[in-house]
Amino acid sequence: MKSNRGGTIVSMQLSKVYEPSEYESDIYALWEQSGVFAADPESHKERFSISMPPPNETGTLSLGHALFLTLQDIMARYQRQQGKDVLWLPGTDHAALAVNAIMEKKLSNEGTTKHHIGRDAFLERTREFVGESRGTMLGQMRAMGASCDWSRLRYTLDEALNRCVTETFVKMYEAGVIYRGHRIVNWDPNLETNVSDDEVSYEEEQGKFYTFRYGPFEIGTARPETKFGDKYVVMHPDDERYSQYTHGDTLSVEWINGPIHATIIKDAAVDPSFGTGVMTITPWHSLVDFDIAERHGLDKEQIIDFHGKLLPIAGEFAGMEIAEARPKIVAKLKEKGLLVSIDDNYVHNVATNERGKGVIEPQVRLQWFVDVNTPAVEWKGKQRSLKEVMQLVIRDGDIEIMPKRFEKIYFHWIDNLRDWCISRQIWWGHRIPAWYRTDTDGTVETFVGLTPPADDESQGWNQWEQDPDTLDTWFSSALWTWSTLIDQELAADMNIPFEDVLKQSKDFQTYHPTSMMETGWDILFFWVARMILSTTFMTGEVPFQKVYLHGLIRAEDGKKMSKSRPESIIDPLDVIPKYGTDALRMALIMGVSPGNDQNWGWGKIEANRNFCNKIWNISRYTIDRVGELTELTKPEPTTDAEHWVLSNLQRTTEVISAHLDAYRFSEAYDTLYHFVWDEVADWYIEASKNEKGGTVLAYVLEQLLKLAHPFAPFVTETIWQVLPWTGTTVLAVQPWPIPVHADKKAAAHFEEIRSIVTESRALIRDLGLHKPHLYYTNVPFLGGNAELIARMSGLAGVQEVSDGAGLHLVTTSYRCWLDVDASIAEAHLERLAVQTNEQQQRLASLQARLRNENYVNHAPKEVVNETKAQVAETEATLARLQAEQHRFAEIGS
RNA sequence: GGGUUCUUAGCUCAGUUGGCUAGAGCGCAGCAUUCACAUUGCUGAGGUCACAGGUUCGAGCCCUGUAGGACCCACCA
Repeated sequence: MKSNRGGTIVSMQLSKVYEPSEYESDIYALWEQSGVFAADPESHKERFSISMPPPNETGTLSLGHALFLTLQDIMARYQRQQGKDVLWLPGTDHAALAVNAIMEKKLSNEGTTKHHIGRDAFLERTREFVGESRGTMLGQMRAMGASCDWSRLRYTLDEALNRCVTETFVKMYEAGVIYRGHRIVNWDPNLETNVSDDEVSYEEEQGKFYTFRYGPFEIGTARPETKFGDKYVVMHPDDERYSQYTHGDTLSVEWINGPIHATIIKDAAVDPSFGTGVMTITPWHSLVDFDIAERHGLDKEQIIDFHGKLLPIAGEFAGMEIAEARPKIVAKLKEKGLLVSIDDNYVHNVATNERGKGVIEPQVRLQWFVDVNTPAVEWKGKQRSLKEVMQLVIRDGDIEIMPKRFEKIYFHWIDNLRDWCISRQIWWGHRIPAWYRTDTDGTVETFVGLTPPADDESQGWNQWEQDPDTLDTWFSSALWTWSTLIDQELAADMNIPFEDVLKQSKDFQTYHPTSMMETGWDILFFWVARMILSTTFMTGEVPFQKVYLHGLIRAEDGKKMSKSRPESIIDPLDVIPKYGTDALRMALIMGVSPGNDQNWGWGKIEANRNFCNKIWNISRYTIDRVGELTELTKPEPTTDAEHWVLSNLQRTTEVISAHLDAYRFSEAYDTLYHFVWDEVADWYIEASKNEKGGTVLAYVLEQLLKLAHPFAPFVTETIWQVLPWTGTTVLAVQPWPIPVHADKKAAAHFEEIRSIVTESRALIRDLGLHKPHLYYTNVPFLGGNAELIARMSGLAGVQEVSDGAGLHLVTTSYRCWLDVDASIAEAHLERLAVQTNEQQQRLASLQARLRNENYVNHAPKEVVNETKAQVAETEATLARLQAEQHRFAEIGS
């Protein structure tokens, strides 16, 4: 029994099957206690830093979280093993809108509302709720094996982060990048807040399209209830059908509630080919209409209130909900003879809020915006707009997005980017640092600053009031990479200017810009783009050097996992106890390429559980073999198998490293999997059973554990803790394997042995042989491996003789044969004929390639030489096949 | 309307800058049985890489087009 590192007790009597749940929590505790995940800014190592995308504190972690934790953990562990100082900074997000929606629902279930209980009580309850969620979620991150630095855990509502938010708002305001104005926003009447353009999703719906008579015109609409105030008729300036009308003409038309004084507007935004080419506009409730109204300085009038009810302008319909009012309005227009037609098959897009699923009603509101078009930022020596900076950092290569194709998508999004509406009418979040007061003459004064303005005591009636709104949750997340790195104590001292806080924050100076941002492509715009926007503005640095985007995990049937189909949702916490975290981690990266979605599959989970068990049993075998080995010295390979495995270990290490360096996780893992299973377990371990000693065996296991550690940290560390020679060390910080010398010739001999064994097995099976002998002539290296070959192939024996006859192997150039009787001749000849045919076809195609002068002249020399070697090899195989056919043709006849 | 992406074995998917006889997992067929592991081993079957052109000595990979699927952005009153 070896025990006790960090409380971990492990038995030498390892169970036959790896039981992850027996070890995982102890192993994680060992890591935490040993402090191996803590970054050290004082060290002189190369840095690797990565900010964890903070999960929303809304409850529990999903498979999507499991995926990003796995990918980031692989990077962090690999870089740590490369000897770098790694900072993986964890955190959580207050998720303003999402949490707010949950809380309002809770209150509603209790029969109350936030307005009833008041702002303070609401915030108190919310804090309680997210506190519980956070505890659960941090535990789940540990369960996934996340090797993050818990001493630097951050939260978007931390004091220091709050300061960053306020500082950013104020600096942007002072630079003229943030402004307050009346603009069309996406208003959600359910949640009673506006949301940004990105949070709106459109769903197709079949509806009615109405055409009404409006004076001399016919106008179309899907929303008659917005049309009460329509007094502008808009048409394209080049539309010849309406050339008799001039911009600014007025006319009187009969409309829903009586005559309207209408004005002609000519604007190119109108599509002459749609409908009649004429429309009336509702600037208060449509973005396009609003833009037209702005261009021509037209009046804007609100028709629908913020609860979704019609205002007094609707006359007899005032106070009605839209759904109720619409048919009544249409009926009235029909009665007045103004209804021309109704198209029942009109498909239009209905805007809904992704969070609350409420139908969005565009409204004009006085809100705060981030201006993305005004050149207000100094970037690389020039005044730029935020939009330009966002484009430049990618174009200049300051930030690389993987996979590359997302750069195009990113540019496309930026091209369409409008000002970002950042104020929200909810209570949970960062309150906007703006205060207002109304002067005696009725003008409103605005104050924006880090601290509240002082009230003028002499005017008790005239006090400052803070803006009741909070900021879009992405406004604070956008600061994540650096707001998490500033010194918490310095930031608490408001006397220290913010620039100095940044300058004096060791972590910020050491780890920013971060090396990597790993996240899902679905928040490229919400988050990644906003981080670039805010971080370049505030720090003059990019937030990260690389962006790796992973895909979504869908249900087994390829559809989205969705709350409406609870059975489709897989909870990582259901998977882990049964299959182990390592199996889950590897299933999530196996056969997956960046940016592509993947389907959940229980098959992959099982395959990877089995893989963990394979590693486990290789270890059991090795431990059993080496006994109480207390020190592992440099391995000195003696047998062909040892040279072979060490040379393959070296090759595998190089390939895995190259893949991981290029963030090709799936390929790296695939390489590891096949080395461990197909090479170590199936060949080297088998070969070792014929050997004594075990230094190389122990060495190979040790290196294998290091290579597998980033992928399967728990099982590898568990084994490491059991190994008799590893002392009190922790695998998580062991250096990546370094090459050892292996003899190429000896390794090649073992390759020959593999050929001989494989062919013998196939022959025995195909020809129904029963424990034949293998004889050979003049193959020095076979002698030492005779027993091994016999055992692995199921042979009666392997012996050297001076000469003899039998069934000759054809995959090896060495002369060896099985003793057989004449009865198999026919079957053997048939088999040979098939093989000969294959080889002839191959030879023909290779020769044709070499006859092509263009190929020989144009292709790289190595490629041509390779072809020549293949020809020689194929010819040799063919010669053996033919000789064998000759011999057996005689026996057969 | 603009854009991205996918189509490779029965299923789910890899395939790095164009270059060995295109791979994996699962599934399938047959054989093996307690010697690290049945969460096992061995042997094998199975693919005109959606289709049609083009570039190239050479195309699953590059270009053009076609068909079908998925998604993103914009959004027409």
